[in-house]
Order: sequence, then structure tokens, then C-alpha cells
Amino acid sequence: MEGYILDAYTDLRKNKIVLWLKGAKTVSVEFNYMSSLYIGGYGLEEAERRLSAINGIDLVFENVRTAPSMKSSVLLRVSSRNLSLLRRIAEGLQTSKSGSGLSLYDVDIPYEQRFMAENGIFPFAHISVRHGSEISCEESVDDISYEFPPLNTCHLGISFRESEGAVSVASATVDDETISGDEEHVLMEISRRLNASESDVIITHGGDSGKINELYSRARRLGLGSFTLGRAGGLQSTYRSKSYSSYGRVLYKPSPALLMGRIHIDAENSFLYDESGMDGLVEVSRLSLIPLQRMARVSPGTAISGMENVEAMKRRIAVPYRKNRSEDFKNAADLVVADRGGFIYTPQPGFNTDVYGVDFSSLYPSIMEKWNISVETLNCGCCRQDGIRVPELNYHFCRKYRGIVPAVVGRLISRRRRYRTVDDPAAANRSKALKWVLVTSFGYTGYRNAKFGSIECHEAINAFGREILLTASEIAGRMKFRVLHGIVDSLWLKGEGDIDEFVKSVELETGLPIDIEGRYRWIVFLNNKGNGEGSLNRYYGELENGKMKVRGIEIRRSDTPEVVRFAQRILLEKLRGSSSSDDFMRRAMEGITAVREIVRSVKQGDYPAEEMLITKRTSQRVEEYAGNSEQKKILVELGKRGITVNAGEAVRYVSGRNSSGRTAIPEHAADIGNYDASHYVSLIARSISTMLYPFGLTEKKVRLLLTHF
DNA sequence: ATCACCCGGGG
DNA sequence: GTGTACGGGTGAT
Repeated sequence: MEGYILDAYTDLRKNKIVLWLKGAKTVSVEFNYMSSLYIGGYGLEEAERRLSAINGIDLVFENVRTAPSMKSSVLLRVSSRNLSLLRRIAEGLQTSKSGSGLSLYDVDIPYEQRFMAENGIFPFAHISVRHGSEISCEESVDDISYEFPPLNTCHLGISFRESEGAVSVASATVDDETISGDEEHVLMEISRRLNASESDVIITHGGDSGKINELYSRARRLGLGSFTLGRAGGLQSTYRSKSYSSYGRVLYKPSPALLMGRIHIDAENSFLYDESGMDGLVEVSRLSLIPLQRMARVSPGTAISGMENVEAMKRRIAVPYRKNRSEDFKNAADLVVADRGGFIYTPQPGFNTDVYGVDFSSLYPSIMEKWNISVETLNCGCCRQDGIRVPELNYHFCRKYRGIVPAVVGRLISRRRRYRTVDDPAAANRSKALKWVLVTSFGYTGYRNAKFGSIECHEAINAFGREILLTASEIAGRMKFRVLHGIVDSLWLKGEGDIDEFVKSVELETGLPIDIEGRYRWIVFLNNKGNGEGSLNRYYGELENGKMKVRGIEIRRSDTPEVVRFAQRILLEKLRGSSSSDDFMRRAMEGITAVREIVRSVKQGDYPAEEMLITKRTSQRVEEYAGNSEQKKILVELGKRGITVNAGEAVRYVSGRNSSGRTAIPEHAADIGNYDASHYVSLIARSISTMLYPFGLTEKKVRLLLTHF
């Protein structure tokens, strides 16, 4: 039997690892798998005595290296083919271990991931299986020119009807064809078509948010035993929906609907698919050994963590379950130094011409790779005298042992570099996916639960970053450039120097690659509205290739209503081609004149209500909100209509007004057209003022210009 | 003025 | 299952 690994998961009821192989036919293969975990710490003998009463497990003491110290010690290995039993033991130990002095290793790496690592296989590898369980694989994961057969992809849309509180399936679309008729027909026709077309991938919008589960529950209700979306019946058992915190904000993750033998991707719930498509997902899935169907639902941080686990398994290092390492003691002076973030050079607000934008590509990951930054290499005992010193900080990193994080990040950087030399859309998408994983890899080192990071690593990376940017700024000065603005890994330079010479010198002195983003025909740096000083992340400008680059202002924000974006877009288009400060101002006034047309329509009250919708994510449930915020208002309104919103879900509303003040009108309300015109005129005026404030156009002045017909 | 709360990043 | 720290903005009080 042979084929490409389409999906992999652990079936805890059968105690098997299941692989789906896409070959001449697409079939599943099940494997017995002996997995294990390690126990260390005090009271091992006692633990062994208690565990030896359990049937179906093997216990043996072994000398094993553990992260992050990388030292060998004697640990108790608990192995079993009964994966569900092993998991129950792990869970039992986790809950009882607090205060017991025991520490656990290798307990939270999914079994299918460990299985693939131990067998030298990975998602989308071509493998053969002989005699039921002998796996062979010719492919190397390091190969970047891998191929696999085209995946049959199907777009599935489902619409429901609701009558008297009962939900039923109204119709469906399979690719471009609509299926309607009675419910039983619709359900069975979906099933039949997926089978007939041998679909491998099913793309839905909102499939995880109840739609797929609803299909199955309707099929059960109607007694349609043969209904299935997968190649085998039913859904994989999985976790419940939950609200969680990521990227500093609360997100809502619905319970995923995972098929068997087909890959369901909910386009609304997959960050990486959205950014880099199928090619990007496959790339990251191969490197992290996280099967594609799961990869489509996790954050890049989980991918990083997966790759680090794989690297640790390769080195036969046991990975602790929870890191129980506190930060090293720091005195007050250290804290002040360490706490500084990336390089900052505040710009003067205003209009500039002939500016170069340059940035270091993947600066932080390159630093991690170059200076071996990882928790196991931090302040090692073997390089006390001659380790890699960190600027400003009293830390060092090991020169002898290659850290796990730099090894992983280094591989990603070199893969990405190679993909960037290939001119083909798949390579571009893979590169994009890697870019995201690399961006996340820095933040992940500062994440308190990251196993191979620590806050000291985070600080060290920042310290190296500041030094490099300072060096680059000095070189710019030597080469007749003036630094207008700089932040973290980017510089904006004005002057008559030779930019290619600058890049060469910087690369020579720092050893890190720098990219020229381009030459701006003009660029406007904006002010901070609070104190009037230059803002670090708000600017807009036109590159010589005609591309507009805009950061930080309303048009870039997801909570800005379309009507306001439209106004800013009109102004930006008018500014395109500005050749001088005077020309810019003339165009700006023309822009304001054009925006007056929008304002006129908004004031008349006939602007389309959907263009007025404000979208905001909620971070709490309605009862948890303090005060009377906009979010609370809309959640109360929705509550009246029987709609509850989970923390992390977005709400859409139009801003209205009644006798007692501002109101929020929910998206589907009947009075959606009753928007508060004056409020929206303010928003438009403010957004124009945001862009033109450095030229004396306050919100008040803009409002006058916009409304004084 | 202060507090509570939301958004961004790259291409 | 799960990236940080923080600049920056808005609306209510």
C-alpha cells in the first residue's frame, strides 16, 4: 500500500494511529503504537510502586537528557500501547503532581506527531506500508521541491431555514451548483457528490461554527445512516468551543468539525489558509508534523512549538510538560535596561520627498539564529568566560551547543530564502507561510508557556536588535543620509547618498541581510494626536513604483466603517503623483472637495446602511463589561433579541441616536437605516484630519470645509 | 483628566 | 489550546 499522507490522527477508542493515504485509491491504515512519557523528580520509587499496580504499562528507569538544562538524569519511563490509558495516567499525574515533587516529560505532544517523528514521516510525504505496519519513506523533509498529486477541492455552502424554533437544511451549494429540494435529498446529494468527485479537501465558510455539526445532527434525525462528508462516517472527537486569549486579545474558537479521510477547512477560522492558501498550510504542516486538518486551525505559535518538539525528539531530549523555571533574579538597574523594546527614532510630522525605506529581513529570527538564542543556551555553565555576550545586558549564550530554537528558526530562514529565488506561486505561498511563522517565533520566546523561550531571550533579542539598528543609522550618517524615522527593523533615509553602497556596508558590518523597500516619491509622517509629536506607526506615502503604503490610520483598521474608508481612499487617490509640498496641498484640497459629496449623501440620510457598519470584537460576555461602553450597548441590544455573543466573537452595528444619547443598532435590525448622520460626519472629518493635521487641518476646520456648502 | 477598551503587524 | 509589549485611538464619565 502506498500514497501521500493526507491526514493523521489518534483514535483513542481503538487505541490506534490512523493515517489516510492518497494513492491510486485513498484509504486509511491503522497502526498500533507504543508511546511513552517520562517522570522525574523526587519520589520516583513511590511513583513506580503505585504505577506497577496498573496492567498494560511497562515501567523502566532510563538515563535521559532533559530540556532545558540538557543534562542527563535517571527518569522513569512509562510506556504503553494502550494510548487512552497512557493519556489517563498522564492526566492523573498532572493533577496529583502539584506539591509531590514529580516532574513530567513528553506528555503533551500529540501521539500522531510523535508517531510520525519516530517513523521519519510527515504530512504529505509519500510512504509505502508493507505487511500492514512496515513504513518506508524515501522523501526528505528538507527537500523544497517536493510534489504531491493535485487535491480534489470542493467548496461547500450550506443554508438553513428556521421555522418555529426548528432548524433544517434549506439548500446547499457544491462548488457552483445549487442543490435544493427536500432536506433528505439535499443531505444525500451532498454526500453523493463528495464521493463521486473523490474530494480530498472541503472548504466551508463557518463549517466549524456549527454548520457541519448541524448537518450531521439533521441527518441523524432523519435516519440517514449513510450520510457522511468524510470518506468514513462520523466526525473525529474533538475539543469544545472556547474563548481564549491570543495576540493580546480575546478570540473565539468554535468546536472544530474534523472529517475522516477528507480535510475540512473552515476559511473563516483559518489564519494560515487565509494568508498563504493550501501551499502554505502544507509547508508548515510538513515541518511541524501537525496534520493539515489541525494545522488549518492553530496559530503560527503552535506550529513553532510543534517544530521545536520535533527537533527535541530528533535529539532524544525529553521535553518538560510545564516549564517550572522562574526568571533569573534581576536587580533594579538590570530591569530598567532589559525592559526596553526595539529601536525607535521618532519622525518629524510632515511632508517629505525622495525618501528610501529599508528594512532588515526577518531581523529578530536572524538574531536568534546568529547568536544562538534559546533557553538551553542562556547563561550556560560551559561558556562563562567566553560565551556570546549580549549588548547592555549581563547575559551570555553558549558557543558549543546549538540551541533548539536557533536550529528551527535557521532552517525556516534558509528554506524561505530558497523559496524566494523560485518564481512560482506555490513557492511564494510557502514563503509567505514561513514568514508568518518566523514573525511569531520572536514573540513566542517571550511567551510564558513557551518551552524553549524565556523573557531573558526576549530581552537579549531586543538588545541585539537595537545595536544593529544603531550601527545601520551610523553608517547612514557616514554615507550622507539623514535618518527621518526608524522602528525595530526599519529605517527611512533621506539624502543624496548611494543606497546600494549603504546596503552593502550594512550587510558587511552587521552580517545581516537588508532589503530596500523602495524609494518614496513622497511620504507623510503623522503626529500623535495626544501630544502632537511624531507618531511611530502612522504614516502614508507613495513609492516610485506607484504603490501606496499606509500604516496606522483609520483605513487600515478593521473597526472602521466602509464610508470612512471610502473617504480616506478618495483623498489618498487625489494625492497620488504629488511632486512637491505645494502640489500636495493643492491635491489635498481637491480631495476634501471630493469627500464633500459623501458627506452630503450621509447627511441626507440615504447612504447605504451596510457602509455604516462598525465591526468590533468583544473581549468579554455582556455581564462582564463594566460601564456603558459601545460593546456593552450592542451586546445588550442583541441580548434583547435572544442572541448571546461569546467573548472573542465580533459584533456589527450602526451608530444611532435617541433622546437619551448614542445607541447601537444591530446589523440585522429593522431600523438599521436610522444612523446618526452627525456622528458619521464627525468620523469622516476626523479621518481626513488624521491625514492632514500636520498641515494645520484640525478636525474642526475639516468639518467646516466638508459641511459648509 | 481618567478609565475601560479595541486595534495593529506583512504583502 | 494558548505569541509580547506597547503605542495609539475613542467614548463614557
